[in-house]
This record gives sequence, structure tokens and C-alpha cells, in this order.
Amino acid sequence: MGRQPCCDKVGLKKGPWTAEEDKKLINFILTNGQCCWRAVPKLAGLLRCGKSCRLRWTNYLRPDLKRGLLSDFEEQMVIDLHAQLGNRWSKIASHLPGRTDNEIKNHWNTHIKKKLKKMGIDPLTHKPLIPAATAQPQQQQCQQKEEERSVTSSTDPEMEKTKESETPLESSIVESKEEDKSMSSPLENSMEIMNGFCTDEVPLIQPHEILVPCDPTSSTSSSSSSSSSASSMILEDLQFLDFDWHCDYSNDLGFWDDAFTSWDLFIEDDGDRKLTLDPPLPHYQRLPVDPESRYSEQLL
DNA sequence: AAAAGACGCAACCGCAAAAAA
DNA sequence: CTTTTTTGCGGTTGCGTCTTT
Repeated sequence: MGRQPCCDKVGLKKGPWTAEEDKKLINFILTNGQCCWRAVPKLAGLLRCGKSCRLRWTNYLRPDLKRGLLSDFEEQMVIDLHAQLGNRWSKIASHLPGRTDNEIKNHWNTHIKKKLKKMGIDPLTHKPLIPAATAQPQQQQCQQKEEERSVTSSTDPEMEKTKESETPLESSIVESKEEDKSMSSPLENSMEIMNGFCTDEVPLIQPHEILVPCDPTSSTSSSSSSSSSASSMILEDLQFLDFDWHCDYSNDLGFWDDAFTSWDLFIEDDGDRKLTLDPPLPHYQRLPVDPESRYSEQLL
């Protein structure tokens, strides 16, 4: 017996979200918090399945999201974490405040992969690419398959498993399940990657030892570039002033505890418990957050 | 200036794990 | 313990935008 669909798909809307839908979803969650996603569309008056609502919220509407390109620091962290965790995008994302697994996955596939290849690093193993002339036939095949895969985007799950188990990352991936407390510094690792060493050869250092200069403007500088997307345009119209602010929100909305620390970066409380946004939500531009400190916090 | 191709990103799909009954 | 439901994840797709020819 097969699994039942997450919802009755008949009559449900698909595709890009409209401003109206976004509004309804935000309004609902701000009022009621994140409850059973299956029930959300019904209660919020949306013709979407719960899954779609959850995705929309977590990947786009969540207030604590950073928008815009990943900063160099974040990118380096992604590379590092990927070396340790593999394609565990959600795990990787959990170390990057305000970033979603989807965003990181996209960034990996569109930017970082190419970048690493250009640098002569295999994005899969994080080891130097073997020059074609000296490579063993089998290795050549592997490499070729990987290239084909990146072009066609088709994946054989079995092959993927086999391939993954061949990588030197396996041990570190297993270890990562124990949790990331013992994880070595991303910066340290990235330096090693640059030098052509695998990350599991890297000596561990403590999170508090991380000292990286970061440019606070870099993470937000290009956020306007995404404004051309339909979704961003949609959000231009959002009137957050419509949302009445409940005085006891902190008790009602459990999720709010986490989110609020970020919301307060771009939401002003003008005393009337109304939300004001500066700048308005569309591009989610936030005051710069020091990624370094938050990263360290998370590791601790 | 127009067409073709490449690129980037939001959203979808299916599977698996976790939780609930 | 088994079955059902819900949630989360990773891979993939579709389409709008940008770049190149």
C-alpha cells in the first residue's frame, strides 16, 4: 500500500506565490505561530498544500532570513562544511544563520562547484582534481560521470551512494552525526583545502579561536539583484503595517523567540505595537550581522 | 536589435525519518 | 509493535533573466 499524498492535490494551486498568498500565510503564522502545516492552508485560506506553505515560509517568508549573495566568509564556510558533511544542506545551513538549505544548495550548484573546479579542486571530494593524463582509467570514468551528471542533472541514487562511500569523507560524515561540537574551524579547513589537503587531515581548533575579518557590507550588498525575481516583486506590495502586534506574542508564539532576535534588526516597535519596516521587507535587507560571532555561538 | 544559449533561483517531487495513534 | 500521519531533506525541474553572438 502506497503512502498517501500529503494533501488532496485536486484544486490546489501550484507555481509561484502571489502577494496575496504571501500575505495570508505571513498573517496566519504571525497570529497563530507555526502549527500543523497540513492545517495551515485551510486555516489561512490558501489553496496550497501544507508542504508548499512550509517551504514558502522557511525558504522565503521567514523573518530571520538573510537575502542576497553569500559573503566570502559564508561561502568559505559552506565549502568547509560540505567537505565535512557532504550534501547535507540542512546541516550546513544550520551553521549559517539566516540561510536556508535550499539557498545554500543552489549556491553550491551554481557558483561554488564551478569555482572549485576552476581552482582544480574536486567539489565532490574536496581533493585536487587528478590531471587527465595521469589519471587511472577508472578515475577518469568517475570524473567523466561526475561531469556528465553536473551537466544533465540526472542522478542515479545507487551510484551516488557507491560514490559517496568511496570518498575519504565518509569517516568524517559519520562523526558528524555525533554532532558538530567537535567540528574544526571552517576557516582552518578552507586554508587546507586551498593547499590541497583533505579536511580530515586538519587539526582541530576551538570555535573561540576563530578570528576572521569580515566585511559586513558584503552579505547585503547585492541583495537588490534579486529584486528582479517575480517573488521579490510580489513582496514589494506587502503592507506589514497591517499586522497588529499582539502584546503577548512572546508567550503565544514559541517560534518567535528565535525569530525575534533577527526581526528586531529591521523592525521598529513604534510603541503602538505596529510593525514598521525599514527598509520594507521586499529585499529583507538587514543590518549587518557578524556571521563570525553567531557561528561561534552555534558551535558552542 | 533579435535570437539563442547559459545561468540562477523558487518551487516541486519523492523518499525517509520521526512522531503520533 | 504496527500502522498512519507529519515533517524534513535532497535532488530535480521550470521559467524568468542575463549574456553572448
